[in-house]
Amino acid sequence: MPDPREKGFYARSVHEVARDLVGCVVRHDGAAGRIVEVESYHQEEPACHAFAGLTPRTRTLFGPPGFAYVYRSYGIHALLNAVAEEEGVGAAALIRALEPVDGVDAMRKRRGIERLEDLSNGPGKLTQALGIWLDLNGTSLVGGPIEILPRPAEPEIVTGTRIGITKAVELPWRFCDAHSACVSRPWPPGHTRRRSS
DNA sequence: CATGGGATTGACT
DNA sequence: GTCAATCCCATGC
Repeated sequence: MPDPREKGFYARSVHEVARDLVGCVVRHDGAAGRIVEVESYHQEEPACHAFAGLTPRTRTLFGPPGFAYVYRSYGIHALLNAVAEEEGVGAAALIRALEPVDGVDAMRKRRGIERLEDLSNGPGKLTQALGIWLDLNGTSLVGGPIEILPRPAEPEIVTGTRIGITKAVELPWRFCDAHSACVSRPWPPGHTRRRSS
């Protein structure tokens, strides 16, 4: 599998990128987590911000692959995406959940809660836990402040439909670790918390 | 220039 | 299960 520390990893179909990100590790500002949930978005379908075309908001999305697209959601949260596909195509993988692996104390402090499973089991939660804010929009994921590292182990992946959206709800572009307790609800078909790796 | 909505979360019934 | 918080920006007049 391609290495997420190299630009070529992101210069592929956004769906392959999203699937391959599951199991990789995201590190920023003294904390790190294993990715257990990712969704892919592409300019050809209306749930993607890039569907509206090139605007100030979507500038990063249409830029070169391997950069962070961070945007404000519901006026409150910052959501982290990895821009994919060639420059000029608006596509990104939304990182939706992490399993904490390092810097748990820093994550607890930034989140203001204790339970391990609640530190980063959602797209707005993980950016808060890692200290990722809107100022990191447009920064590189290869040699930049946000690091994405290869999978420590091969995950078992289940696929489902994307959640929290109202358009193109039928597309099966949600990729989850089949057994992680940190996947956000509702869980996709085939997910079980019996095992947690 | 005014308006409305959202790739969410946490608190509450 | 319901609902408000909160703000950038896309859209329409």
